Amino acid sequence: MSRPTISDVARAAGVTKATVSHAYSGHRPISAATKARVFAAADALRWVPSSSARALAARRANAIGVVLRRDPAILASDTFFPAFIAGVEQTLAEREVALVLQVVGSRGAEERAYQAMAAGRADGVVVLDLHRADWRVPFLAGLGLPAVLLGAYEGETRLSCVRTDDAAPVRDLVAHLRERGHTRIAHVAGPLDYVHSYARARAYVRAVGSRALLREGDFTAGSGRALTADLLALRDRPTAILFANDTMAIAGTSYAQSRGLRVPEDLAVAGFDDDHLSAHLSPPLTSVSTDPARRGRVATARLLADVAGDDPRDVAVDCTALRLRASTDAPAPATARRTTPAPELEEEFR
Amino acid sequence: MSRPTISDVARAAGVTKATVSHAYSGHRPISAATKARVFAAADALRWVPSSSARALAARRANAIGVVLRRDPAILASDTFFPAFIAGVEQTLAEREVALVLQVVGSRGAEERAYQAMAAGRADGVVVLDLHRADWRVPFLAGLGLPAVLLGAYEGETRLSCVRTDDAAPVRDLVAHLRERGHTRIAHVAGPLDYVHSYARARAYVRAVGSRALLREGDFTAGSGRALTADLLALRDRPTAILFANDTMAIAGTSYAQSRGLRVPEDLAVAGFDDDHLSAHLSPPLTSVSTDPARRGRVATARLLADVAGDDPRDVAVDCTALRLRASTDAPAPATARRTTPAPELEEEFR
DNA sequence: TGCGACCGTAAAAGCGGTTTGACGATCCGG
DNA sequence: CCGGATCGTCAAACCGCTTTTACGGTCGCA
Repeated sequence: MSRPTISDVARAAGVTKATVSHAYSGHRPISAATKARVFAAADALRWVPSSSARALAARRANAIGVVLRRDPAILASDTFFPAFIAGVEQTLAEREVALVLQVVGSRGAEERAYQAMAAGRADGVVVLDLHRADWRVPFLAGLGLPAVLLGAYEGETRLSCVRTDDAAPVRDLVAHLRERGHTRIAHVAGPLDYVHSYARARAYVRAVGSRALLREGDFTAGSGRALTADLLALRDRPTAILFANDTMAIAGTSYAQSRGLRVPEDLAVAGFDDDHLSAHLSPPLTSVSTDPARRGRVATARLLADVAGDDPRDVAVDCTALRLRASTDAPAPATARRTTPAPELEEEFR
Repeated sequence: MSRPTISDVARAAGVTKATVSHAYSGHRPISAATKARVFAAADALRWVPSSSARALAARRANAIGVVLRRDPAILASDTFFPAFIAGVEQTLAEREVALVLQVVGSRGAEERAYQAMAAGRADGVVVLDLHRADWRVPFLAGLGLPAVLLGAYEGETRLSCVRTDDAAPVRDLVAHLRERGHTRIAHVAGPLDYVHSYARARAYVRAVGSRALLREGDFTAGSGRALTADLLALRDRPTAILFANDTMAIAGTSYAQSRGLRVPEDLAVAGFDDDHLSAHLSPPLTSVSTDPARRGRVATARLLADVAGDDPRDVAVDCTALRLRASTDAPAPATARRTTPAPELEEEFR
């Protein structure tokens, strides 16, 4: 009743295990007649090679890994992750390679997870949520585990890296707002130790120069709301806010509206990442689509090349596109009336 | 330079491999002194047991699988999936079990994926997107692979099943609308061969009886828009529409608004699944949260029990909650003016 | 003091594949 | 017609861990 093994197939075909193996792998020539017998036997027995045995013998798991250190709640509301995974799976599906996913809560668990990957769970990993000076870069190099970094890592590394130009869309967005007469343009960034948050924030600062009005959020709706309240309470409040993701932008919009500001007439708002619902909001939200699926595909292809023995390499993928929508489509207001934050938010900022 | 093995550890500790193994597994008592030496040696060598070797010898992968047959594009915009995975990982994180994910495009690939899971990639699987009379149920049973079904499967099965009451929230929603005076309540369902779509649709039909106005969509924005157009063009058009997910509801709302209807004054709209943005739309969308993360946790716990040798069992999880918001919060309109569909949609329905 | 029970470790046999070295058979050219 | 190259298969050695069997040493108890 238990699964047939390669030996059963070999016996049924009247050959040895080695012949069966070679018939499938092609590592040695096998005569057509023998091959046919082997395949027929395998078919009859419904033999499926054990992937654990194969992984052990061939020293390759036929799987790639992703380990994520995140609060599951954040994962659940993240628009990037599922799209990225979809892309990964797209290029994986063609090969017969699986994706091993591990979500962990602590640094220790993360190290163990990567070690487990290196110890046979996966042939390589793709590294997300890259930090500037990320400890995982030397760590993975030390493990000797092929890895591709997603994001513009700036330090020394012998790992592949899939880079995206986060700066260009930010510059374009600023230009777009300037054309409409905005001069007080604020930016609510993501955590600045993430390379992509940092890149966006830096591009913003360079674009607006001395007029920079920067706040560091954490990508959650709560921080979007709180920082918007903060900005709108300034004496010389911004007339436009660039948020580092759509979640914060939406929360910010809804706060502004609740305080009586019209978007975009009194306040222009733009997000980042182009959540699939953003086009359906009122007003539709200007955003930047970043094609996570495409990056998933590219990163995976690169990783598979690394695993196959290719030398690590940087690849740039040009995947950002401005989605200009109504939330930024109005001339800048002539005078910007200041807004006092809702009482409960005051406290939040003590 | 290559990874140390259990033999290296054994040699360093002056014992045999078996002792090292037992020291960790506890399958045999090992004296404290020996254990200490073993652990010290392992530590010094930075030994991490090979998971492929372990999987082969112990006939257990320490991983569970999910195989999904979906268009990656759908995956990317699905709100259920990431939240569910987050839940799965939550209960997995406590053990050192990994999740193996495989997204496939065809029935054949799906069978191969499940076979690979059974052949050592995973110790069990959780089955999503359950159909009525799903071929995977007998197939998995035949494979002898522990599995838990997510959804109210009605056929014969020796597999565990995590059930949710989809009917109650639909009934409540209908009651809620009736209280506001609605008598023409339509339902845009998901594909009716999915058990959850079917359950929702059936609950709807039972609740409204002979006044049922049912359309079958496919969970995409496109179908939400098209079916809304269809319904609003009826002579006696509905004054309220229940959609089987938020994506369709949002697309439907935006269509209705574009045709000059106010939501909720002229048309009440409710969704399902409670996308994290739904509360931020204008108007905020009434929906039903279904706590996918919780179901992920429960399903995983159940699967791990099955894998450990427990008998398959059904578990009911009560995880739905009505989120009543503005999109349904108005009295039903006295007279419902009929809307003609936008021209391009006419064609779509030939 | 003697014997069985028990404890802790060693030794070895797998788990189900892959890979390599060896070898008989066939083929070829000189 | 013979020697070497090539082809196709076999046999056996792993891969790194788990698990079972065996066994010497202790201990408890009569």
